[in-house]
Amino acid sequence: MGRWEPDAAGRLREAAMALYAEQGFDGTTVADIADRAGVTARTFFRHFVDKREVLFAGSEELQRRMVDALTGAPRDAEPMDAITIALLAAAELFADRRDHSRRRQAVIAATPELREREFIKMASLVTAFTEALRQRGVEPDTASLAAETGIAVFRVAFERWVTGPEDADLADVMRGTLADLSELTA
Amino acid sequence: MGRWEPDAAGRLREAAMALYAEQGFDGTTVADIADRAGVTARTFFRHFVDKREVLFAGSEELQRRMVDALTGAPRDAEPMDAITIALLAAAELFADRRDHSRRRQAVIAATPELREREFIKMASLVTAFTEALRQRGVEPDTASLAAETGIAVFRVAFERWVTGPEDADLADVMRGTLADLSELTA
DNA sequence: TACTTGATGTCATCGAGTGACATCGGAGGT
DNA sequence: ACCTCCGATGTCACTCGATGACATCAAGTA
Repeated sequence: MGRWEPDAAGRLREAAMALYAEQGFDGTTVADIADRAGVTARTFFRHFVDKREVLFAGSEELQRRMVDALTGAPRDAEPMDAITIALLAAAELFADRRDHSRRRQAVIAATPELREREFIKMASLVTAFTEALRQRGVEPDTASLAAETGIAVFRVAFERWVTGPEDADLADVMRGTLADLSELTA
Repeated sequence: MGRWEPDAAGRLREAAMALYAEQGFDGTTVADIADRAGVTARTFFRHFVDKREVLFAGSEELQRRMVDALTGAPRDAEPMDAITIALLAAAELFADRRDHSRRRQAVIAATPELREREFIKMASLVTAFTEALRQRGVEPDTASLAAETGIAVFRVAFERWVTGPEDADLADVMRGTLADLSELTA
């Protein structure tokens, strides 16, 4: 056993999530979070670059999986088909975490600063998608448009999922949203 | 003539834009901006809620015009047609400011914090579009998807315009991007 | 034992952002 | 012409987010 309790980052994440939900983001200081996690504020900033990032720890993982799925799609798949595969890969990651996702979304939705951070994560996904599509040989302009559109679908589907019926399957919602899109733009 | 030079907000906007371009966003303090504008830092925060907002002064105007255009679209226009009208209204606003738009975009693109702020402005547009579409009688789910897609097109088109040939017409680029979208999702 | 490593604590400091109060020129009323 | 109120700004003090420099100490290793 080390000199301190293990998994300080995990404790900080939980403390932050709880406090943001209880007192709001603005009403919570980094010192509050650190106290609850049993460390100092300085340690908080060694684990997370800022007060927002503590809620977005899993985002690299999500991006990596989606991009891998996109890259691994059949060579002859059309852009939007490859995007679909990536969206379904994301659905797997969230499938058994609907409750946690809901609570997290509630906190984020309530705080403009956190929404900003979420948007930039989405933008990072767009960039990664664009790049992956170009690697597949998709024309640059088409790639960025497909990427942007794909993330729009992701956002809408996710929103539908967390606000919809409890037993809904995220993958189904993704497919349904994609179908709505082609109808809309027909 | 008043006790102070008039249009402090305007001077602050210009000073901020110039300094962010010269020294970067992080390398510029609010005190720097205020000094150049001939006021105190406290005054900066009376005009802008934070250090980022100074670059987004015109965004309410943009949103108002686009929503008005969307609301004013013919009653029988399909959702994406109404969206198109709104995008063309935005194009008018930027038509003669391509150079300024380019410089501003360059600064924003170089700074994650500013990109975050830009994204939330776009999100605000999505919300406003969604609401306006629902007012037109569009089904809620369709409305949010159309809004999200419309803003995606706006973003892509704007990007194409500022990076493309100097004499390109933003309205044409918007139409072209929309055409690309329907082809993509066909 | 002695040395190294890594995670944390401590201390000092800068900059963003805010509340409270002071200042003073100008507009409008008398 | 005088007075009063108002609004934009200045001044001061303070909290909090964020970072650099240095100290500490348990555990692993030679």
